[in-house]
Amino acid sequence: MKIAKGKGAARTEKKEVSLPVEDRKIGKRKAALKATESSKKRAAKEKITKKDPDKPKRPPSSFFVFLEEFRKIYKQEHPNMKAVSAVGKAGGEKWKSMSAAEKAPYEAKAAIKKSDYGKLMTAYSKKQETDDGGADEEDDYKHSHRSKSEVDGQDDSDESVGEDEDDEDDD
DNA sequence: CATATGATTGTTAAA
DNA sequence: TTTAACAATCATATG
Repeated sequence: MKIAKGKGAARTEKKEVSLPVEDRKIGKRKAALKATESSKKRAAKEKITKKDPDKPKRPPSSFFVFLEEFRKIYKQEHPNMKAVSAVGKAGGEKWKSMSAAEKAPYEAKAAIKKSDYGKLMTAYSKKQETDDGGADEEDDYKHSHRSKSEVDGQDDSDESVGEDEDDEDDD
């Protein structure tokens, strides 16, 4: 019986007066974003880490999870497609075309990711709490971009000692 | 050479 | 409650 919810709802229940989000094209999806902010963030973060060494990134939403797979498929059908926006658009369209049941598996995965995120967040928070002084590393590789193959020669100097594979299974 | 951009939707944190 | 911004991708484009 929840009849009188009373004050709880009753605000947006009738008119969707406020619905400024995604006006129509969302322009850029944000009102006025500095543009570079988003991309820069990621790249900058890599080095800005100073403050947040292991800041857990937001877990991919069901849509992204689906997109990950979609992208792979899309590329197979469109190996020549080079625009990322193309996949995004196609994926978005398809995503909306999918039924909740199909999104279920993706949502499930997203749920797990979120779970992990919560965990990471806790750990991350803890780190912040324990203010470990002195952790100032000077990595001034501002322009020293480590491309994928930064490992040049590394002939065989037996340095690899051993890898321990810890299989942790925690339910 | 390094960084920005584009396009999608969902989720999350803050006001 | 509602707003605002970010999450991945990757070839292209610009400084």
